[in-house]
Amino acid sequence: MTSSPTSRASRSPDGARGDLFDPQCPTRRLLDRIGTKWTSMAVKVLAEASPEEVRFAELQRRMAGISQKMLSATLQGLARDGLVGRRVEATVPPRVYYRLTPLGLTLEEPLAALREWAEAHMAEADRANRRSERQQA
Amino acid sequence: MTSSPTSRASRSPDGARGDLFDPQCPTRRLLDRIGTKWTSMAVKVLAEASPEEVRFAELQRRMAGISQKMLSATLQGLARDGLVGRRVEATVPPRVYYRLTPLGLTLEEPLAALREWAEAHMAEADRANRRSERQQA
DNA sequence: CCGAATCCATCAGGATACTG
DNA sequence: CAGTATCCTGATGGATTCGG
Repeated sequence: MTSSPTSRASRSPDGARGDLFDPQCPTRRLLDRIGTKWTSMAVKVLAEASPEEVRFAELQRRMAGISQKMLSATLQGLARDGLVGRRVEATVPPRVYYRLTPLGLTLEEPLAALREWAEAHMAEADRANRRSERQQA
Repeated sequence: MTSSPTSRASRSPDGARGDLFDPQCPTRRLLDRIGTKWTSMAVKVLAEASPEEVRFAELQRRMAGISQKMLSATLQGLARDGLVGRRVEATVPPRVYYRLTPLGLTLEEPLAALREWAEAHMAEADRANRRSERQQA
């Protein structure tokens, strides 16, 4: 989502205008994460399993359509942010278990609120959309 | 965010596998919208002004860093979804006023919850991030 | 089994210039 | 004033293949 933290921002002909759209805004950065295609789904699936751990392959099954690459990347991102924990069983073949951290669990709440809104109101947004399509045809 | 409704999805050598990652999921579509760079900021600014209307130029001032193109696109998207209303004063030069619809206002609530989470917890996520960076350096 | 690496198509979104 | 049009870039993320 173009997080690009170091966009070139403040660059106008007359020099330092001061950094535009504050590069620190926590909401912006959060949206950059959960807006990423699979992140919020991963949080949801892990939250549903919580406090159980879930293995990589099992996650992939529960998130229909995700590739290994994206599942891996998504989980790494969440792990880096301290939202999920990883546990590796050094057997062969190895088994890797994931679960939400306490921090990750707290995110589930506002995320669930968003899902509820979506389920309650997106149909209406879609109707508005179709109305727009028709009357500009 | 790759909404791409008609991605080529279900295409495996053996034909119809059935559409992958359900194309209907309302939460997915909502995230595709609010994940877009300026949408949630626009909702916030309009919500703060509500029930007052806000003009285009004023919105641009309150959303530091946004270009005319993106402001226009963002507002159009929100208008299409029925989340904001447009009122044109046919003077010259023309004046266009925007405001959240009742539907748009209901979205502010879960969005505010998300912002609160971000302000409360993103610092912790960032700390986790820096830890990760250091220990793999 | 889990994931890293490579390759590649698509697209969000910024800069700039032009209109009614 | 409030857009629209055009051009261009980097990032997202899918497919596929290789490795431990």
